[in-house]
Amino acid sequence: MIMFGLIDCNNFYASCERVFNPALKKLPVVVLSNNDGCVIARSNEAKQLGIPMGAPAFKFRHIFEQNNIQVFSSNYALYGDMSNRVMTILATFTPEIEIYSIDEAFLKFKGFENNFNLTEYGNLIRYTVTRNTGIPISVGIAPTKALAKVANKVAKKFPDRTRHVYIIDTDDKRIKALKWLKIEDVWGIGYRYAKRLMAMNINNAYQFSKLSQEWVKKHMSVVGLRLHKELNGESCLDLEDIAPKKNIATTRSFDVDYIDYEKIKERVITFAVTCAEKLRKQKSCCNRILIFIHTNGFRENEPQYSKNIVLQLPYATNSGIELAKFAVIGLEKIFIKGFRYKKAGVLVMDFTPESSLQVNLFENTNPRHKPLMDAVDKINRQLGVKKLKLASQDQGRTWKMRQEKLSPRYTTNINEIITINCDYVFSLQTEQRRPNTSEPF
DNA sequence: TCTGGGGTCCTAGGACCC
DNA sequence: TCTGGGGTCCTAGGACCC
Repeated sequence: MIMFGLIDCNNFYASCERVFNPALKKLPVVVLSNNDGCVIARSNEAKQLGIPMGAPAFKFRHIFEQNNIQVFSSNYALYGDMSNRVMTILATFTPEIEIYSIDEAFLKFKGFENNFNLTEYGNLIRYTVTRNTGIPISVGIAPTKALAKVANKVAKKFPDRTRHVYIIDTDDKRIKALKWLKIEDVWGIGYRYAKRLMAMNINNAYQFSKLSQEWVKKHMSVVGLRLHKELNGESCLDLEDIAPKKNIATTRSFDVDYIDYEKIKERVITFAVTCAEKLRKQKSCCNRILIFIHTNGFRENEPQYSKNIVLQLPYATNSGIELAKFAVIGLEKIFIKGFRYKKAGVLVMDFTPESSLQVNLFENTNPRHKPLMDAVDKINRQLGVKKLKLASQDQGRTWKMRQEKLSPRYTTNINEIITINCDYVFSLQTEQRRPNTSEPF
């Protein structure tokens, strides 16, 4: 039988911070979003202290201090590099792998059943990744992707019994796991569906799996139906190829409110230029661009304004100069003076491959932009930072992202590489194990 | 004072075409 | 006075993921 594995890095961003700073090992750690806005990753210790996902940092500041919680700004240079290392190792365990997110991958085990004990294999995967990267992972293995997700939850929740590796390979184990899994924790059941299902007294994954296919199809579309079948052991979801993106977005909240049109214009131009870079990276051109701006929705007493506009471009392009021009045209149409703007963004959509650009007799992208953009990319790549900008972009970088607690880019910048203090002794990172009284596994 | 930033897919309904 | 049937494309909105 074909089996799927789901490998998930435990508390990934928090674990990355610990790898190069072992002093953090037993301490609660949280990582904040861009602008140091809210909590997006927590170590187990921080979870136990009751720090919820998405907690606004400013509201929890005193709790951080009281409990000696170690707080970090997002360090995507570090997390991206650590992710690559983990994925590279995982790819040595099977020819078929799908990188599902920065900290998760599905592995497909086809033809393994006669040659491998998959539980032992899972243990080997976990051991190897942790030894070679310092990142602890959990491994779930099952006959479908959705069940592999379930198995992974079990592995993560019951480390004492599972040693972070769990396999669902019998119907008994499947049913037991589904009965244990709360409906809101099922992959594909979000907040809204969970609420509706609980109103019908469907409280766990097993009860959901017993609903009729007709009901599920009618109320949750074919997506819900696929999930339903997968939980019942029928594999509907195969590994997916890394497809080129269909949309690319660059959006940011500002550190303070912006009132001035010129300032917002500069940000929007920069977002458009960044989108153009991302487009060139995947060798696409876009045919439409969306620009949005909005005020701070959390300030309920202040006047609110939120607007977006989609422009159909006269020709497909991935030139930063062109996209910046169109972005400004869009912004002019939606900007209203007098509001306090908190966020803006640029989305590019409707892609054409760079290689198959249609020749438009009258209107087309300036042919000189292509070599120009290539040169810009090359220089920026070589210098490692954005040295080349449009004149309309902020030269002095007067704007800034709040990043007060940024750790070094240990693995991607030679100037920030770790220096070893002999007082530290590196050892394999193991998660704190705690007794659990109510565990069924 | 301070509340992230990306993505995907599906469906319904309207415009428009023959 | 009668007023089809089928198709495509587009958009908005709703759901979800990490």
